Amino acid sequence: MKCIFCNNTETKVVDSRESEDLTRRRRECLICQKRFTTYERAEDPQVYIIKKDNRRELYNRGKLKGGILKACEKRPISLEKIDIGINKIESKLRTLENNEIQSKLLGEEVAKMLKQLDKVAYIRFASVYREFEDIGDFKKEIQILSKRRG
Amino acid sequence: MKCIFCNNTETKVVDSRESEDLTRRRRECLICQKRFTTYERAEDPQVYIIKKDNRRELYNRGKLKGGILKACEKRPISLEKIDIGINKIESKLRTLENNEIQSKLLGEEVAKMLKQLDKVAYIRFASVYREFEDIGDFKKEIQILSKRRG
DNA sequence: AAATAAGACACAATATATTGTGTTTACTCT
DNA sequence: AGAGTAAACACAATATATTGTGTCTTATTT
Repeated sequence: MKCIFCNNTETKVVDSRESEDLTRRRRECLICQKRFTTYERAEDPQVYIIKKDNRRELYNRGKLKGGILKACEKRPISLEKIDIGINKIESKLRTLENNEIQSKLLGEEVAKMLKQLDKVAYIRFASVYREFEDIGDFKKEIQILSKRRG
Repeated sequence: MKCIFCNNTETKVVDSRESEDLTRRRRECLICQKRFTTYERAEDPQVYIIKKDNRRELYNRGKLKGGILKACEKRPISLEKIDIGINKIESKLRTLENNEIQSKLLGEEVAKMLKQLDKVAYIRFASVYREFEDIGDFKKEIQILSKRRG
């Protein structure tokens, strides 16, 4: 693993910790001795996302996570819970027979997941991917949520 | 590392290959015996990208790479070259003093990098991030390129 | 300001990954 | 169709990573 500071190719592991779905390693360059962090994780599901305009784009965890994090900004949701949620979604993606999914359907999956975690994040996310047309849509959605759990 | 198929937590490495900036491992689940691939790579530079509307968003390699790959579609550019290019950009990002950069500047860096790799990809990329206003902009850019190298 | 959570660091005992070599398969560009 | 590239698979000899335990620091949230 190349050192991110001096580009030397030899580094050693000084610590490694494994969690649910990833392994974090702390590495040290054998030359400059600076340290940096690496992550090992399963490769993304090889699935095409079919956009509204029918363009196909490879699924990208980072991109999906970015959108989710935006919806979760300042909300009391741990990164771990979000990662576990994304893992569940990816499990579903891996079972798709034709290796493709409409972005709308993927959005619904994310929304479903967020609904379990945090209502505010859910609403924020839904407002973007469903393209709520006006504030009325928010109100409707909020009412639905309010009825269900106080 | 959790098995992506059966969720079992014990897996073993059956092969591992290291290249420039990442390590690919082939793992096998100790329970279901299915195999899957993992990648280890350095963590993304912790840098905020400042968008046109002044919103800040954490840098995300996957997202950046997605845009670059789109510009490189069907062009004779190896994934390796692209990764090396992104690595160079990330090196610069890691040296930023305030840990933030205007998305426009990041775009310029990418454009500069693509220009070295492939003129067509360069033009495609530039046309998106610079928001070329009409076909005239393309022509201008193409002329600049033509003069330089036949 | 206090509490909590996450990451960084150290160390020691043990288990597991790495790497060369070579073959096969799948895919993409010409 | 052919060339070229990347990934998957196997095996054997060797080197390196893992994991518990505990401490310290930094950032975040109330």
